[in-house]
Amino acid sequence: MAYRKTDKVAARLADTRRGILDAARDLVSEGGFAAVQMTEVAKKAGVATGTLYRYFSSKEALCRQVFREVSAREMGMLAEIASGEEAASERLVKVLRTFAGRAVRGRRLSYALLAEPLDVNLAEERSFFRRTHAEIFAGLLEDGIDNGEFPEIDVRIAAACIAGAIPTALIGPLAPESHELDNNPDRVVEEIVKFCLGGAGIALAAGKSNTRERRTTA
Amino acid sequence: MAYRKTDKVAARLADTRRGILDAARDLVSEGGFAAVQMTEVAKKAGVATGTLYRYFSSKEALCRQVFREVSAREMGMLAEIASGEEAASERLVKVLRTFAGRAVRGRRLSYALLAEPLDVNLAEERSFFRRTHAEIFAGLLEDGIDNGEFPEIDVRIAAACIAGAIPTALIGPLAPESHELDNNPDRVVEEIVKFCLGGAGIALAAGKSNTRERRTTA
DNA sequence: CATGCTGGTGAACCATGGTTCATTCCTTGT
DNA sequence: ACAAGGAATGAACCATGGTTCACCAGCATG
Repeated sequence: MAYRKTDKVAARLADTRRGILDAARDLVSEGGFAAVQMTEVAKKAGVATGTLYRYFSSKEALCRQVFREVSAREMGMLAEIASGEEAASERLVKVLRTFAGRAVRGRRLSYALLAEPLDVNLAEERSFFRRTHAEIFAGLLEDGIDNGEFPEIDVRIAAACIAGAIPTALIGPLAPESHELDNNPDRVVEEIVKFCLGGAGIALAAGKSNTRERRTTA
Repeated sequence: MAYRKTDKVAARLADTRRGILDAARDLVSEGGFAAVQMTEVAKKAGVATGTLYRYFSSKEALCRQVFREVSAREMGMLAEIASGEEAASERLVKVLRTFAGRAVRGRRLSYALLAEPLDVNLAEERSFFRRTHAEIFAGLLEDGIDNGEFPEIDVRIAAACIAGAIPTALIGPLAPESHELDNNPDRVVEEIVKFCLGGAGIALAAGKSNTRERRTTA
């Protein structure tokens, strides 16, 4: 025996892996998953194409991992807000604002996660992502219904509507011209939030600090 | 000169063209645009692959045409309702119901039109389709606002929300289990319509007869 | 029916882009 | 230093599927 993986090597391997994932993620946020080509990833990561296959069994596996990492961050953020202690309406508004606000600010990446045409393997991953979103919305709605803040509605359907309305209005083909989004993203976000609340039967409830462009951190 | 197209030939050509389009449309409604392969289209239409190129300059051109024909029918239907004489709220409800109802019944085809991952060329076509939808919604909302039926809102954003909410709730990855859609599509449609109206700030106007709802847990 | 065309054919062609693998480069333990 | 691996390489390979093109078939004219 003349070789055993040492810590230093393990670290280097981990670095390379990270580098590959980062390169792929960068490509996604520049040009969507369509721009992820193995040769490009390799070039960007500074390795040979063959090397990619020492770390990921296929392009699909690599893309899945990228999708997961990126979407996990988004979902974690929303889940945290949703699990807070405030009133359901308060949390709901915050979640909607955060979701919409982040989407409008990181449009390219959000587009990739939410709307970009991609093939079935990745669509699966997206499906999970969206479902989780919807579950967060549904949970909040249910909370609000349980304690009488909201009227009774079918939370699953309402949640699906919300999960569809936001991306479409913000980053889909129907999104307002981008210059408007750039000039006054907060107004657009508020308008969308209002729509979603109204749809859920919440009459601009808890009209808290809804006054002026209050921005949720991006 | 020894040849000029005669009527009989012209008719045959038109038939072949139709046959090709029909074959392609059938493939779409079976397996989406992803299932449209030139060899398959040719087989189904009973012609050789080369023949396809005598009628359409490329696969893209063929798919565009199919997309247009199918979507034109849908849009025409909605546009007709929207241009009626009734109150705006009445027309809006009808349009929403028609849109949602048709989508839930012809789910495969609607999915292809509204949500299937497809490449950029066709996405353009879809973009037009969706935009037209949104314009119909926006027009109705505006009508209602102008004559005081509805509150003042940003009709463009609301329209985009509607256009996103319906497909997502019905046929996207967030759609309720299909058995529920199959069992009680009307209930689901009504729930979605309710959401959209609420989002637009319309308090269940012109409510047809939809008193009993039940909350289903996620 | 001969001629001149157009319509039709489908196997070959080609572009794209993911994947492989023989080879080379490094790292480790003796 | 050197042998014995593992790690990295990247050009070749291959699969997919759209497109072409040399050739054949059939219809319209004189």
